[in-house]
Amino acid sequence: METGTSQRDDQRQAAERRRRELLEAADRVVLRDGPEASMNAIAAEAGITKPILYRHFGDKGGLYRALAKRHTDALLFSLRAALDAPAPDRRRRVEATLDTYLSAIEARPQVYRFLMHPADHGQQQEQGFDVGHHSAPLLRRLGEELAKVIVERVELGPGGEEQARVWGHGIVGMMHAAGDWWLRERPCSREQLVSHLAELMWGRLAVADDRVGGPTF
Amino acid sequence: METGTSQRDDQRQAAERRRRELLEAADRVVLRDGPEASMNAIAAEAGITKPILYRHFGDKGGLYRALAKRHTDALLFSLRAALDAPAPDRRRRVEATLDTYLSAIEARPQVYRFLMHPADHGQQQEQGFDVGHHSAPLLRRLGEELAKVIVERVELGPGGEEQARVWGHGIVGMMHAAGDWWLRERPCSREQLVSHLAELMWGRLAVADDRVGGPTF
DNA sequence: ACCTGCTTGTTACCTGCGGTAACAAGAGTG
DNA sequence: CACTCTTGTTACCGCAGGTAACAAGCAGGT
Repeated sequence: METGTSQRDDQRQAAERRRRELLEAADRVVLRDGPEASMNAIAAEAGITKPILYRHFGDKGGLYRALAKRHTDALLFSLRAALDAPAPDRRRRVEATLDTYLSAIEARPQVYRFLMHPADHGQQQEQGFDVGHHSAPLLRRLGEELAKVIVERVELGPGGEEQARVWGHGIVGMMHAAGDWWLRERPCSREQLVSHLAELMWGRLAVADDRVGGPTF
Repeated sequence: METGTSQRDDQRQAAERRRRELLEAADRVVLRDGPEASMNAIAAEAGITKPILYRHFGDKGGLYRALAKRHTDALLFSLRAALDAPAPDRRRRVEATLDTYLSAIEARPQVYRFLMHPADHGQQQEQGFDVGHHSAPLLRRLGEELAKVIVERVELGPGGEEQARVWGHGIVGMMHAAGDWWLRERPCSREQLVSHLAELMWGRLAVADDRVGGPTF
């Protein structure tokens, strides 16, 4: 024993460094080849062979979870920041948060597709139909986080916590579905999308008139 | 040639009947074993062997698509019915449609999980992480259908069509995410969930007060 | 009667993946 | 030196999706 730190700690640190390196290699492969990247491919990118990956991550799910957690944490961090940033009123705050989310998925669609739709692999048409998927964990985390924020900041009266959780998951789902569709079809600018969604949440559907001549809605 | 119909038509009809039979067998297996059912298992259930399945459906994705389409059509049909049923006002109509959707996923969670989360297989913990998934097609279809209904019935002024599509996908996403979370955790009754979601869409978040002592939101 | 064409079905195989067992080599420690 | 711990390897298993090649039944044409 030469150093002040115990040998045990040295080994732990080395293992964690290695783990990070492996995760970065996996990240590169997943972002290049899509989420159906094989363990062999990831191992090759990292310059090693399969069993090492399995020693570090248990199984493929473990690796994917670790990978997803990194990205999810980062996304959650920026959303929290947008939610906490100063804003003139609640609507601006909501718009800023929506815009942050949409900017994130717009800026790195590969990451987004890995987190949400590991199905559609790369350039391929809609050939493969079923592949890996792990959207649920991310969406559930986002929903719960938003619920926390709502219950903590909005006065909702009795039963408010339950309502906040419903809203949290509902709003996250709205944002996700609309963002997914928008990213795929790009039917309008980001600002317009944000505005439309905010209008929806601000109850414009409730007060819009029926179309003349059509059935009531 | 004995019958009035051409022999060609007879064969086509027979092939389609066979296809339906195979789909029903596949349905049974998928609903029993979960969405990760193997082609061998499906073939066995149908009393035949793999290559026949491949002759009928091309590949596994083809079979799953065909299966998903059946269920999606059925769901869409009942949602349409709820949307077209007589109702005193728009809010009741929306609530009835939400309730129809939630009832459907509540009544047949196996089908729902197949359509949306083919991942979590059966009783298993969260071991397997990635499996088949095809939620996107269903969600996109629902979103587009709802957009049609909105644009057709609600007066939104210029740019209304774009807004309607955003709303369609957003509302469907909200319903889906909230429903998924609710089905998993059952935190409240169906009626309450419907009511909370309707309140959200009716803009209650917009008019709720800030919580005293907390930061603004 | 015989051959032809078509569909239905089979067996037996290939490929590639996730995952694992068994073993080799280096390095610190008594 | 022997012991152990980690890192790495090769070689394999089981199983999935997918396919080729061939057998059998059954129209219809000549």
